[in-house]
This record gives sequence, C-alpha cells and structure tokens, in this order.
Amino acid sequence: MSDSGRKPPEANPTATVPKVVVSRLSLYLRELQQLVRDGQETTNSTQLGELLGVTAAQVRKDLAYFGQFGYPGIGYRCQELIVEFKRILGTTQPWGVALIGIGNLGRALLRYRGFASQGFRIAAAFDVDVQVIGTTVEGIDVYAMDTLTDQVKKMEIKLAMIAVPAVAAQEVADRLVAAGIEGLLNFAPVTISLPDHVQTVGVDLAIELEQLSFAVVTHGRKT
Amino acid sequence: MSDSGRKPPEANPTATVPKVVVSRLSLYLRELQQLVRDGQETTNSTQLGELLGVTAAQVRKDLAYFGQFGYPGIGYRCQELIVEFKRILGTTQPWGVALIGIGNLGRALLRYRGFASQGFRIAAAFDVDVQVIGTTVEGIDVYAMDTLTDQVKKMEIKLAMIAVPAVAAQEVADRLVAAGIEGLLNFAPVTISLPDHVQTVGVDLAIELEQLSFAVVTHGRKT
DNA sequence: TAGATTGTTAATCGATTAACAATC
DNA sequence: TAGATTGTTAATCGATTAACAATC
Repeated sequence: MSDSGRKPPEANPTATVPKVVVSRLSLYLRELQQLVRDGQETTNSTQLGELLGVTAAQVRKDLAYFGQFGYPGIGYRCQELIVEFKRILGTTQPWGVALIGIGNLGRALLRYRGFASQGFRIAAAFDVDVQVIGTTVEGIDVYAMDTLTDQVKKMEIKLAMIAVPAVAAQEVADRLVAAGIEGLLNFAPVTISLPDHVQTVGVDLAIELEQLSFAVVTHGRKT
Repeated sequence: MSDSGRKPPEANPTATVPKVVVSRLSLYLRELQQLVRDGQETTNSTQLGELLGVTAAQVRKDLAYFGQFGYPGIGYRCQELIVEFKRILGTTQPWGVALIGIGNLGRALLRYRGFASQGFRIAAAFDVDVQVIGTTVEGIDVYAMDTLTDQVKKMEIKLAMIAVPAVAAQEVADRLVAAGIEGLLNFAPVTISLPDHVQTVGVDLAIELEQLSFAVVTHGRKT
C-alpha cells in the first residue's frame, strides 16, 4: 500500500518538456495537496483535469513526460504524486532564497507564509538602506549589499528574489550572478539580461492586471 | 508626423486572440515604454523581438491580430504603438480596483507604485479586522466587508485583488461576484470557482519559485 | 469476471517560422 | 531609385485531443 515498488518512475530524460507542462505540474501539485487536506487518498485524470480546467487526456499526457505514476482502473494515489512532483520540480529539499530589497514588497515577501510549505526559506535579506541594514525583519537578518557574495557562498544560496526599484534591478541581478546565484525571481517591471546559465522568472503585478483588463473588456468573446 | 491618419487600425474582431499573444502584448508595451524613456522614437519587429526573446516574424504576426500599425521601410512609432496597445488592453482609462485583505501582501499592494502608471488605481480596501477598518492606509480608506457591495457599486469598481488567506478566498470571491465585480486578480494559493462571465487571473508566488526551481535543477538541459 | 482507468498512438488543431510581394 | 521593413501567405513545428489496447 505504501511502497510496493511497482511502476518505474523513469521518464525519457532527453525529451524536452514544454514550459506550459511544467507550469501545469505546479498547479497539479497545488490541487493534490488540497485533495489530501480534504482527506482524499486517490484521484484520477478526469478529476485533476476538472480542477485545472483541462481535458483528462492532457493530464495523462502531461504526466507521461515524467514517468508512469498511475494504476489502471484505480487512478493515482495523491500522496505518491505529491512526492513525485516535488522531486521533479526540485523542491524535495528546501531551497535557501536570498531576498534583495526590503521595501514594501520585500517586507511582504519576508512575512509571506506560503513559501515554507512549498520548500522555500528566505535565508538572508539585503538592502542598501543603512536604516535597515543590521536589523532583523521577521527573524531574518538584513545585510548590506557589500556582503552579498560572502553570505550567498557561506549559506550556499542558489535562488534570489529581486524586489528593488526597476532602475536598480539590472545592477542587482549582475551582482547576484557574480555571487554565483543560479536562479532569479524578478519582481521589478523590467526585462533583465542574464547569461544563459542563470534562470529567470519574472512577476510583474501591473502586467497581471493588464491581462485581467483585457479579459474583462473582451468579455465573453473568449480569450 | 503626429496623426496623419494613414493606416486603418481595424483588426478582424471575430478572430480569437491566443492568450499567449495577449501576454506578449503587455511585454511589448513595457519595452516600448522603456524605449520612449530612453528617447527612442521608432522601433521595428527585429528590435522588439530581441527585447522579448522572440523572432521578428512572431512580433509582426502578434501585432497583425489587432491591426496594421507599422510603416514598411520604417518600422513602428513607439508612441503610436503604446497608445494602440493601451487601447487594446483596455487601460486607456484608469480602472478603479478594490483590494480585499489588508495583511502583509495587501499593504504591499497598497504601497506599490507600479500600478498607477499602467492605469490602475486602488480605489477602496476591505478587511474583516476591526483594528484596520475605518483607518486609512496610504491614503486609501479601509472598509468593513459588509460595505463591499455598496462601495463597489457607488465607486463603479469592476476589478478586485484578493489578498486574503487561502481558506477565505473562495468566500470573498463569491461576495465580490455578488457585488458585480467583473475581474479578479487572486493572490491566494487556491483555485477559485467562478461563473463564466467573471474573469480571473491567479498569481501564486510559491508556484513562481517552483518554476524557477525546476529551471535550475534541469539547468542547461533546456526548458 | 466486469468495470474503470491508465499510458500511448494517431489525428487534429493551433502557433511559430520562413519567405516574399507590397510599400514607404 | 535602392534599401529597409512591413503584413501576409504557405510550410513547419509542436501541443492538444480522441481513441483504444493494456492493465488492475
């Protein structure tokens, strides 16, 4: 029942996974965690599809990129999928994350409770403001930007969130890259140029509202 | 030079625009605004493509969904495109936005400077906490949830941002819909069920970090 | 066994790219 | 005019869907 070692969770490692499939993987994970909280032990492609608004065929195709996780006639065991998806997404072990910029948004991110449960821990915060350097916010020490490289290396931090003003974002990104950071979550509303080996994800809150605006003005007339 | 009324900015209104094209439209707009700040008056599909990391052909195809905005041999006038894109996205006139939940994230959103410049203004804030009801945060009045319908109707608010705990998100959404809200930006890490005529965009910060994690662990091995 | 549901193949659909005549 | 760049068409590529044998 727990670990009968039946199916081979080995996918084609050369197959390149479409970005949109990876984003759905996170959504599946979120729904699975909700199902478990609701006491459900198994699910199936039809249910997962309904929860995400996609077809059952797509759910099965998505999962097939990563391996065989299902039981024909039964469906999927929620807890098993959660473990697999976390492994695939790389969040089995918690990541230490650096936060740059302790302004409005930075403080909100420091206080945000939703990171820890998904395997992310803000390990250190950085700012240029002498008023906040040396203080502790939500139990996290705020360091001067000068100490970035040292701290990042000492704490083996690989991910960073940029919550500085737009004009400073590129320079901060350059320093993070120089310090050896491998992935950046950028909240500044600018495109950042980075070497190929550094990954970036951008979150622009105004753009999200723009997308909503478009959806509303075009109304029912579909996307 | 300014408004010679040459080309017809009329697109096929029945053509359904792919969601991914609309998201690139926002990115084009952001780059165009940056180009104007940098003093550039015209651009072309090659430059816009480089800024976004897409091909020039794709830029031209994207724009073709909405009309003919270019000048063969010249390219595009930045300021003209900005005006057109804002019209298409529906942000020519500013939207009043309701904010629900004045916690960590809600306060950061209230203070965020990036909304106004893109045509969004937080018009009213709501919470259940009697400690904050009746106060003013960043010049915005905080109201009790009971007054939601009245305020939304009085201020003709059509968009709302949900920044409440996950467990409360669905109920808040239901009340917003009952109040006549047409679009929701949901920051709670849950899927919200809504009637078809109400548009939703979800922003889940932990999911963004998960996507980054995946990109880092799969490293260079592409997407 | 009968019923349910998977994983996978083939068919369909849609988006991206390349090429080029039309235009400034 | 010659050069540059658009808008659009056709070709390619990739993702989604439908169907079904295999499996529990």
